[in-house]
Formats: sequence, C-alpha cells, structure tokens
Amino acid sequence: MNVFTHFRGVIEAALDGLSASGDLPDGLDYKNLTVEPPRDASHGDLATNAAMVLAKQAKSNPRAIAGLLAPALEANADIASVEIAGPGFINMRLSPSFWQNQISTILGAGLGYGDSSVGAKEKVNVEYVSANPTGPLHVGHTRGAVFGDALANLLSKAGFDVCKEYLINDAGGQIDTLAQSAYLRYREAHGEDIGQIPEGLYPGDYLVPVGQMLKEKYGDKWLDADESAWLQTIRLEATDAMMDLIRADLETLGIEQEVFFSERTLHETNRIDEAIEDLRGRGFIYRGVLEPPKGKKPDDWEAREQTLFKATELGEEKDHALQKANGDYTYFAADIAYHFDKYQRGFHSMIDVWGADHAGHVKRTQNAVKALADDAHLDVKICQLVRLFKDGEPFKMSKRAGNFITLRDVVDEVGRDVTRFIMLTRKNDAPLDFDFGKVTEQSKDNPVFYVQYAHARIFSVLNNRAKEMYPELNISDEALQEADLSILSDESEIALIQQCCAFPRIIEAAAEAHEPHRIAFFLYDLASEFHSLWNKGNEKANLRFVIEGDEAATKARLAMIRAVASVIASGLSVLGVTPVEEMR
RNA sequence: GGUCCCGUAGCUCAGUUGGAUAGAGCACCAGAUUCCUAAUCUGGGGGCCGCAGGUUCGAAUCCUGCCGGGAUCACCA
Repeated sequence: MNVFTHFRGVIEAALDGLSASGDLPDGLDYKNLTVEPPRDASHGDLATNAAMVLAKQAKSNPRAIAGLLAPALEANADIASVEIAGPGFINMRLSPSFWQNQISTILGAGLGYGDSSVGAKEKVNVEYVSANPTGPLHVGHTRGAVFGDALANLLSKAGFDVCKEYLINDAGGQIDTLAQSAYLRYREAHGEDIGQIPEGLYPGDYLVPVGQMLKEKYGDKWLDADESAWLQTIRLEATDAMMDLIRADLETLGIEQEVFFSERTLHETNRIDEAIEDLRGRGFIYRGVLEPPKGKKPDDWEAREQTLFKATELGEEKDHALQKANGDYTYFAADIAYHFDKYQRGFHSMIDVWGADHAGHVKRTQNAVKALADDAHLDVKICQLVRLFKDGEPFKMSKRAGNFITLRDVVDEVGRDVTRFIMLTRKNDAPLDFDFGKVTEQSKDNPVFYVQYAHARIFSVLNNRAKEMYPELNISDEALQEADLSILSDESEIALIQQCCAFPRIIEAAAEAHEPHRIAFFLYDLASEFHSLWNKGNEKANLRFVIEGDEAATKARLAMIRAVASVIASGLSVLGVTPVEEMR
C-alpha cells in the first residue's frame, strides 16, 4: 500500500463530502492535487496542496478551503492532527498506531512490498546492451546492461508487462570484418603463421577458439578458397560464437534477456521495405539530395540523390538518409523497421538504452517512431561514460590495442553485486567514476557496503543476539506480525517506519521517470536511518532491539527491523543485487 | 556552425516531475564504544542553485537568450 495514495483517497472523499453538503461546488478537478511527505519533517507526516489547487476552481481562497477541509480530515481515525500552514498547505500528522501497523503490512507482503499496479499491465519493451557481436562486452557496455536490467525490473515491480530485449547488429560491414578476422584465426588453427593481425581487423584472442571451432567443423576446405566461398558461412558461425560469448558475459551479471532480435532477419524478410512503404504512405519518404554538414565538411562528401526520411516535417534541422551509396539500407532504415516490428508485436511503449556516443541519434529515432504510429512512444535513455580508476589513478582502455577492460574483468575484480549497485549510484545521464579500490572498501564511503551492512546487522540481531537471549521466541515473519507494536513510539522508530513506507511511492515515481538510480539512493537513506537507530541503543539501553526481561518489546523491535530488512531486500532485488546476511 | 547532455557547499553528487527555511557523503573541527559488528553514530561551520529575463499564489525544477564544460555531427552500427 502506498500511504500517500491512500490518503489522497481520504482527502478526495472528504472533498466529495464538502461538495455534497454544498460547502464546495460540484465537479471539482482533483488532477493537480498532491499528497506528499513535507520536505521539513516538523511540518508533519503528510502535506497536501488541495486547498491551493482548488481555490481558483471553487472561486474561493486557499485558507478558506483549508478551513473547511481540516475538520473533515480530523474525523479520520488515522489522522492525529491537522494544521493549515503558509499559503494554504494542509499538514497532517498520522497516529502512531497507523505507522506501527504498517510493519505488519510490510511483513505480510515480504519481497512483494512496494509492488504497484500503476503500470496497469501495459506492455513495455526495454532494449539494452545490443552491443555489436564482434567481441566480448567491455566496461562501457556494463553500465547500460545494468541500467537496462534494473529499469526493466523496476517497471515490472510497478505493474508493467515488460519484455527485456537485445538487438543483434548482425547485418553490417563490421560482421564482414569479424568474419575476415575469424578466417585468419581459422588459418592459424591449421598451423599457419599469421603474424601480426592486419590493421582494421579484430586482433583479440577471443577469436582463437572460433578459428579452432571452424577447423574442427569445416576441415581444410577453405584454406585456399576465395572469400566468396566462406564469407557467408563464417559470418553466421562467428556471430553465433560472439553471441554465446556475450550471453555468457551477461550471465556473470545475472542478466538474461528474453528476446534476441536479429537485424539480419529484417533485411532478409523485407521488413525494411514494409516499414518504409508504411512511412511513404504517411508522406515521410522522398528522394532528394542532402545538404552537406555545416561547419565540418567531410573530405569524401559528394552530393547524391537518395531515399530520405523527412525529419524536417517533425521539426528537425535536416532529413536523414535511408540508403547507402551502394544501395543497401542504412542502419537508420533498419532501426525504423525494428521499432516498427516492436510496435506490431504490441509494444506501444518502448525504451532504448544507448551509450553516450549515440546521443545524436535520439531525436531522429523518436521522430521515426512518432511517424510510424500516433500511439507509439519511444524513450531513449543515454548512459554516460564510466571512468575507471584504481586507487585514484585513471585506468585507460584501448580498444585498438585489443587490451580493453572487459565486463568480465570488472565482475571478476569486484563481484556481481558491487558492479551492479555502483553502476546505479549515478543518474544515467551523468558520468560515473568507478574506482576498483573504493567500491570494495568496507566503509560508509562505499554505498554498497553501507546498505549491505545494514541488512547484515539486522540478521545478526535476529540470528545471534535474539536467539541467545530468547531461544524459545518464534521470529518467523508470521509470528512477528502478531507482535504488539504499540511500544514503538520513539521518534527514531517512527522515522524508520516512515522511511520504509516511502518505498512504494519511490517505486512508482522511479518507474514513471525511468530512473532506477532512485532506488539505490533510497536504500542508502533507509540504511542510514537504521544505523542511526542502532547507535541510539548505545546511549539509551531501552531503545535496543533485544531487551533483557521484556519479551514483548523485543518482539515488537524484531518485527520492526525484520520489516526494514525486507524493504532493503525488496529494493535490492529491483537492482539485481543479493542482500547478504553476514559480512565477511 | 547544428543537435543533445551537464552547470547546486572546497570536492563528488541527490533534490520526491512547480511547494514552505535547498539536502547527503567526502574533506575540516569537536564528541560517542562496561552495550546486539565503532565496518557505525551525534554535533558544527560552510550556498547570488552558471548569468539575465519571463510564466504564477510559489521556480534549483517549466520557457527564452547568453556564459562555461562534455558528447556527437551524410554515406559506420
């Protein structure tokens, strides 16, 4: 249950009552009405702008409306006090018992706490990673992979029907390069000294096993053959091998996408023609000559008539080419067909996760989607660069030299959970510093540790201290739900419960904004609230979780911290991070 | 030159889609451990939210124009 949504309902009911009694006009629009936690906790637990939003509609002033609404709200048993403040805010304080009872709700929901129905089972396609199948994933792909996966999890939790998808770019010229590179390794597998890998081909060792595989499967039939004899077959073989590699890389992060869509099939099944014909029918396709780029003109520029997408129709500066000089479709053309295909599969809402280097293509792709269907929507999330450090020193990666830092390097070094969490500690469109030393440090500097430590501390209390002092006490979730929670009245305890209760709201807001990093920040705040209360037990022994000679109080406290652990675990599961029960 | 992203404390960044006196961590200063992990916590100083206009009850947030930093710029994917 989202506390704020719940009380929004209460407030709207009270307003309806005022309309019915004639104190307010009928048919008021509640659209802009909000119920939020006030920024300043001294203002209470909930604040609503209802009076201010409705003032104009009701032809009255905010404070007068607030004066009508306040008594109606005070009648609610869960609302302890109501006050009108500032320009017409209505601040409410909820009764301690309301907050206390939320613990039972959380324990009852378990990992399902925070699940929402705002998504209304709407189909959403989240496409991420989609790295060219020419080698293992590197650290740059890692951020997009984690971001996309967490975003998809988040949307699922918020009630959307989510598909995790990967586009295999297996149609372009870089696949020829891959095949040529693999062919070289094939010759090498037959004992030939291939020397230095020529400039322009992929030098990485990861193609050595592909050469071996080709030798075992096809023998020596291509050793003296012309490229035309082997190119097609090796393209397919090498692409498959690279996708196996990439899937294995993703598996180390716990990522498993449901759909792997081959760009090649778009070309082979005339899907691109279909999509372009569809756009032609809508007036977005014509033949023409593009202006040369302003400012920096490429040396090999030549004016040429070609098939173009009329992006200027949708407000862009220039149109975009759909065909290359050799007549093949451009990547943009294929991408249009790909999004058209997604739409036809029922995904009217699409999200693409791209690297920063593709930022320039966002607008045209969104416009293409807009042109394809009025009810289609594409959001493109750009992941900025990850800067690698080791103890403050920058880590350079050089793809050209073939010794770039791979996803696997990162996961091997710091582990899956740390990799995933740290990648989500920045907004996707802000650059991220990743220091191999810092992220494994066991201190509050390291947010992964800080959150995990809070979770582990709770289990330490439950499994060690509580069992020591009360060996007979049943600490299952079911038993703890029955605890008498009324002793949980300290300010810090209520604050901790309130922080837990913010979780469903955070899930909904983060899902709506497509911003999974908010979950990571929320978890940090929740952990902080917990550590704070823990330390209060140092000064005030009566605030400790396990209290000698007071089993009832102990049980209530254990219920509370078990609920905190549950919310942490629930949040971490969205991020794809495993909660730990002890630190090692 | 065009487009997109960013500009918030000395540093690294949040900021609940427009709310009340703008927050956290690091760093700096001062404290807390007979007690469930001090691997933590408490308190303190520190700000023309890049600049200037506009929109309204109300702007760090939305609009416009500048300034500064980054990414990208037919025919690669």
